[in-house]
Amino acid sequence: MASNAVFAEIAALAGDPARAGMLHSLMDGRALTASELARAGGITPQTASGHLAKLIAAGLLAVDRQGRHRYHRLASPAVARMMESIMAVASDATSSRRRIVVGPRDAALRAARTCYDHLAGRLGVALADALVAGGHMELGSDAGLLTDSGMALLGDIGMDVEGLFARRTGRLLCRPCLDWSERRPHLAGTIGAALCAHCFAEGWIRRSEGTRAVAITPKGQLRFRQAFGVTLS
Amino acid sequence: MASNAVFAEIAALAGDPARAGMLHSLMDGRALTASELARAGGITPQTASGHLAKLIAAGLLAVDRQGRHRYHRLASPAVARMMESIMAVASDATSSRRRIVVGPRDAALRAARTCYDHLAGRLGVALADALVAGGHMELGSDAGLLTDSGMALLGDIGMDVEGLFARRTGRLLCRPCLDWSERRPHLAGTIGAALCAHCFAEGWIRRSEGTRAVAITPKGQLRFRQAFGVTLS
DNA sequence: CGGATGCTACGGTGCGGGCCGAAGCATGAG
DNA sequence: CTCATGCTTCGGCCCGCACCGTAGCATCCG
Repeated sequence: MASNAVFAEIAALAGDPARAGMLHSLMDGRALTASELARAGGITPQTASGHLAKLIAAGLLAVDRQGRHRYHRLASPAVARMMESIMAVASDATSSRRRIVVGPRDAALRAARTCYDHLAGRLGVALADALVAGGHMELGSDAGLLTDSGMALLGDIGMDVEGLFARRTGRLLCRPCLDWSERRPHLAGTIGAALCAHCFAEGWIRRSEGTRAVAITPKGQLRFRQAFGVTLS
Repeated sequence: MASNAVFAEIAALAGDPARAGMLHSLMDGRALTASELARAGGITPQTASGHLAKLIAAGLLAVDRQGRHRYHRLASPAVARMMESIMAVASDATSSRRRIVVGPRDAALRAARTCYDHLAGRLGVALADALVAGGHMELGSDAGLLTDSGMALLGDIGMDVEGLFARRTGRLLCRPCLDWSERRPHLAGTIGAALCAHCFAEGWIRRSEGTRAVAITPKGQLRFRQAFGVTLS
């Protein structure tokens, strides 16, 4: 069966440490240059170039050329979901084998980070928990449902909830995403992405340079507590 | 970052053609012996033994020993989801590159097959479409919702819908799963799995030997048409 | 128009790992 | 007990590919 070979090819592409590092650094949804990706993978630019060519040929990455730079990004949300699902399995594996060593960089990532287009880490999990605890959302293992009070809450903080629901055929755009650090679900899907974008737009969180970690601003501290009852150190 | 290495290790395990073949043959949720998996991977038993040891050590497979046989199965639904998501990406890749060659075996798989624990292929997609068209279900890109009429319909065909909803905390156990052959969503999640199990229990479908393809029985033809308005050649 | 920068193409090296044959343990059958 | 079956371990072969150094194109700057 030919589909089997293609499957193995895709998985093998993600299975090289250097390429995995590059793909990881693209998980925040931004586009990076080949040099930046080389650093992310811990390899020289010429080696990275070869890897990138393969990833593009396989349809995992898309590229925008601007002048002498080439900005690479994940080709589709499907690729990001694949990465997430592999991370979930990897997380299962490590925790059952041995306690993993966590560095200082990991600490920031565990506190709050972006997961492709939505929020993850303790912040992401805390927000999801708060929404569920307040009766604003129901979250199963495979899907989530925003209640009327949840729609009202998101509207109160300034999100265009109606617009989100009007866009697609299905009414539910809310999906749990298993957090690899907290091992609990956080909020993904279109609503998760919109909430994340809103937090950036309102200045509640800010990207840290060169990492997927995000910092919570003082304003964010205040608003997360007011709106969701969430307090993070 | 250590998590990166673990990620690459998991992906690399899935990225070997022989191992990919073995994992694929386990996607119907059944447990197979080492010899059967060796055939599935197109390798000798001693080579398969090494591969299986790695897959078990990494937490991708679980094993039940019965007498002199060892039955291997996917360790968790998370592994099956990882496989599905890689297949989705692989499907994207091939279709954008070149029309794939389809063999006669593929034809049966495309008509109707199991996808870990639920139905896929034309049958799976047709059922999902029928449920949506009849107003029994709403299906977005990330989640699905069963309507009241949908619950009634499933109850009518003899499923214990109440029991499903009582089991978990979240109320929605309905999830779309992108079909790699039809490139359209079909019904997964707990409800998808229960519907599939019900179809087997009632004798509407039957497993074909040595493949994930399923055959629709004459009784199934009749009932699928009566209950869902679905007719398949 | 040079010179710097970002990226790619090519050639050669070295290591990891997939593969099988042969042999060694278990379990079950006769 | 003896043989057959299912699975694993060991040893050696060899292919594939990740890697880098060098060199060749593009693009922007002064």
